Amino acid sequence: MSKERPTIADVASRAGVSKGSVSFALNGRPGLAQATVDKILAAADELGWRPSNRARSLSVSKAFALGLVITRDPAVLSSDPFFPAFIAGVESVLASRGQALVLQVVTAGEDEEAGYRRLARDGRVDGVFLSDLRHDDPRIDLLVELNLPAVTLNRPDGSSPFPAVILDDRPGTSAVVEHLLELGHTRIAHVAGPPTFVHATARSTAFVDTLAAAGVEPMATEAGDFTAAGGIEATRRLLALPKPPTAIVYANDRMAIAGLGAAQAAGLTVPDDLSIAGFDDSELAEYVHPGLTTVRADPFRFGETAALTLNQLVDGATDVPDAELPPAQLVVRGSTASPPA
Amino acid sequence: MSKERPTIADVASRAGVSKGSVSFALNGRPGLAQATVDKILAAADELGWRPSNRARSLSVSKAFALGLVITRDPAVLSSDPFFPAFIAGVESVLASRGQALVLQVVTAGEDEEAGYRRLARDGRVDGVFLSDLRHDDPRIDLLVELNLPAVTLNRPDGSSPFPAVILDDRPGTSAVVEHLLELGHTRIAHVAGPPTFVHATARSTAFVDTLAAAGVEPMATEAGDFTAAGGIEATRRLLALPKPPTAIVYANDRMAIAGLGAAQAAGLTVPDDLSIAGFDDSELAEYVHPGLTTVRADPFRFGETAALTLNQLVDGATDVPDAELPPAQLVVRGSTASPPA
DNA sequence: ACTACCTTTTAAACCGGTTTAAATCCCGGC
DNA sequence: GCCGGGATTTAAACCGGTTTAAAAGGTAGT
Repeated sequence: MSKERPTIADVASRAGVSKGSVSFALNGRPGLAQATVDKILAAADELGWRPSNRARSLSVSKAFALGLVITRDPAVLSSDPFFPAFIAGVESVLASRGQALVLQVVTAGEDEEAGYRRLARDGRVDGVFLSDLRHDDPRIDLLVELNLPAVTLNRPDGSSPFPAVILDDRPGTSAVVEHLLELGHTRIAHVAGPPTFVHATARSTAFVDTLAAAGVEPMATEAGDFTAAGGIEATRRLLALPKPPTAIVYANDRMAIAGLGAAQAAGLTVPDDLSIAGFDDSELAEYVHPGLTTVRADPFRFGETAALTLNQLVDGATDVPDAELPPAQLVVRGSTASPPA
Repeated sequence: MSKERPTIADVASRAGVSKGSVSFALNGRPGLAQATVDKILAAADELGWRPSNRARSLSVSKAFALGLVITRDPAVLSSDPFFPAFIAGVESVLASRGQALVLQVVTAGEDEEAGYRRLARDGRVDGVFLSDLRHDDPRIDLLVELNLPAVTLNRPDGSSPFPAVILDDRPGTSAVVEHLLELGHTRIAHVAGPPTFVHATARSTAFVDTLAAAGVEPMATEAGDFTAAGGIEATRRLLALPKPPTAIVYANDRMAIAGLGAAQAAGLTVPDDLSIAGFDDSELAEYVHPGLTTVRADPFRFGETAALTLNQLVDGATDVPDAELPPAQLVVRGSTASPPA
């Protein structure tokens, strides 16, 4: 038995045909007699031949890979509960197609642009996922310039040549606010994510709109930054107000759990003195004390859908429609209750 | 201006030399007159030429990429605070070498082996990082069979043909235990990670050994599974003991934070009634209430070192030495204090 | 002036596929 | 018995680099 893996030429000679025929048979191209196709596939099978990715890459000018660039503040290279499940979802699609996922974790700033440029210049990927979409996201123009297909995770505000995969955060946020209103809260504050992010402002506006629709005076919205440290800061500022809120809605679980800590450190009891809600339903949300009321989406399916959508584009479709996922659901736990009398 | 990117032939004709010479110049091969090299490099520069990865891949049979397979229990696709920083560290090495990182997140079981096989069969990577090393890890034999270079993150117990990158968890764990002993604790319990993992048992044995060295009777070691849910369970069992511990050392922060919640849910005050310590210094550790005493390593540097080590192997070195990183450091916060009188 | 021997450069093969243009087969029709 | 034409099949070019073997150029020795 030879150690080298068989090439298309080996298959061809074993089947008694030319390289070209093997290629045709493999790719299901018409014009070959069925008998010949069978003979070739049998030979390929016996030899255990799989076409070389590298050779195919060169001749068809494709990478057979998709890319994901995750931008993180250098100070907090912490993990977002979203990504592992999202990536697993992406993977579930790529595996069956023989594609790979190329990942870059870059620090915010010029590294980010360099990351995309490198992916494009080196021909590493056939398309990329645009996560953590920002308002007037400069990456959209960048990718157009680089001629790199993409899908945006969320709907960009400007016009975009790329399909969007959308998971609307607003219904979930509204559900949280309505839940608090039903409990009797009227002094509800919000700790938002950085307003540069589309999903952060979506949550913020849903917060404000839902209160407005209920005719309740909106309280302070504090700018957070999705980090635990930012959550603490924002919470302290809110609790220091002359008339502090009786409930705080955070734009993600990290800030909410940190806020929970801050409230407890300030001597408050949650939920008796203060109700707290998050967003994401991260693993810890269920297990902190009290359990965190939050909103659960389905990042696995998000990844799956994003991969399917991006692949349509990569496969040459020109009019790929946006994909919309079912919105996130409210998960009620112990951190929310009626306001103090 | 042409839209197509220049090829080596364009550079060759512009410099008035053959393709071969351009290749030699690019790769700094001896045998070319210095003047010729300069001329070629100048021409390449003017054209903005970069050699095609795909063509190089095919002719030199290398992928110019490294792989990381992260295995996660399908139920908890949660994020480990270790990986983002680890990956960023890896990236810092790969970027300058023009390499890419191929990531797979697979669920535990047969998916895992399939993942490595696919990476190898498709020639996606030149080497892989073996993370979450297990005792008698079957992946070592698998990678030998696949003829895929690797580095193990941690020292395997059996003999391994691969270099190891080691960050000793024992000093950190010992430091935690000693810290608790100094505070006066004598009833110290441990919530371990799954004993299949090398780093989990390293922490467990360090726990037991340090207590033994101090002549203190070791208390129960509960088996956890590194998840928050497991942390809760183990904590409940410990607190239900006839003589419950006054301090619990957890093998990671996720379990510790969940344990903190369980203790508080049981009506205990941390640290007055119970001291709690974690391992990892994840982002939330500082911000839960009380702040979590834990152990901090440097995953960025871990990634960096692992990438450098793996690349030595990939570059053909045969006797790559193991690399040892400075051990993790104790970080004392509010969750530990003297035991109740 | 001729040979010997380096140094420098090049032509061509090669990596392993895909694709195009042309060759070959096979059959019915006249 | 020969021709036309669709169905199959193949040879060869191509993707863009690397590498090897041989050619070309230069210098020195005699």
